[in-house]
Amino acid sequence: MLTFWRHGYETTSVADLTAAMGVTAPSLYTAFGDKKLLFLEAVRLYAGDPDVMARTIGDAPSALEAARDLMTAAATAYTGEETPRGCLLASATASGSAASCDVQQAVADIRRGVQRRLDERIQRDIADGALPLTTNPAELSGLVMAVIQGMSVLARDGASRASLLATVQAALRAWPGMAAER
Amino acid sequence: MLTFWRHGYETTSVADLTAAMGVTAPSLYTAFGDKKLLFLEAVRLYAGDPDVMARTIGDAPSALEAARDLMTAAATAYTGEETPRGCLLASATASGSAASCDVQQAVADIRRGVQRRLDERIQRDIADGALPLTTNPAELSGLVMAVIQGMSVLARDGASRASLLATVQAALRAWPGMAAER
DNA sequence: CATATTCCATAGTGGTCGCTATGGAATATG
DNA sequence: CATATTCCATAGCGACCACTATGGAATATG
Repeated sequence: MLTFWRHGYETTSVADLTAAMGVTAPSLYTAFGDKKLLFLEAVRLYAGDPDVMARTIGDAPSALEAARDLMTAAATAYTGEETPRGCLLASATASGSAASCDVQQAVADIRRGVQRRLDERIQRDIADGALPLTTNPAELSGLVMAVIQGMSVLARDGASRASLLATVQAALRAWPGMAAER
Repeated sequence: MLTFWRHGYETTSVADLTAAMGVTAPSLYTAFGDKKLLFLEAVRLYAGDPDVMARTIGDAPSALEAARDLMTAAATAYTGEETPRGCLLASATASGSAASCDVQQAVADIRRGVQRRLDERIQRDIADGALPLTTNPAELSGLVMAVIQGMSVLARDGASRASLLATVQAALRAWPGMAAER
């Protein structure tokens, strides 16, 4: 997972993987099938259980809290000392040949799933009166997703954890009810 | 440029490039040196003259206008009918083996340059009194950069131009003086 | 203890990578 | 018209790609 995270899907060779895992190529293939299946396994390990993610968003006190948690967790994870910079999902399949478009789709599906959960959470807040009726859910969920994915690029470029957390705080000022002025 | 844009730097082969350009490999090598130099040339073509970019940001009526223009142009460019989705700079070197880290740095330098120009423009607005003294320039420029880079991922995932433009509008509500409520 | 079976590291498979040597056609020169 | 020079497409360079056939060691069985 760490090797794919650091170097991407197509740009990581099976030789890199066997070296990192300390196993031989035949062991890898009997255990995981092929490189694509191993990558998808690494993605599952990285993303965690989708139900847990859905529950985390659903159980947050408000959509605002959910968005804040998501972005803060991303900013922290992308600047960890023990892990590669940025987001495995954002960088590993950001580009690729036509041969890997199904892998790109699988990763995109995860992103779309997160956005959908967040979208639904925002709609619930609107229905509950916690957010104004004029709130545009897609607009807000899109902003949160863009900030999360964008921070991955900034983290790879060397941005500090503090600067990313500041970016999160700035993004939250776009939320309905958060004063833009100090 | 379009081929690198669509498939990334390391994940585009020289055979792909010669096919797209309609030339043979020896012609490509005598004209451009090697694959890396050809990519950097494509990046220059994509990014345009850095001075033009700097002047565009500097000459905008305000930092807000500059930020809005940057993000709107990105949202539009990332969803063009005639070009690949997303941003060449954001996706082509988002991941790569250790061998291409100098290319990744070159692309990161362009991003840092844009952010620095925007940062300086914000500082000028603060000095001119167009923005409150409490404004944090790095925070705002970081947000704009994150939204721009993030929209590239969303565009690749299939987001519409309208939804990206809505994201831009949402992001601008984080700007000092822009009311968060409708 | 002898035979059969499982297991896995070595050593390669054909194919593609980035890159280039070479020979024949086209042009310039005497 | 003969020779010299430029030019570029063909063909192929070693290295690496994802992936796998095979033989010897270790274990299980009679």
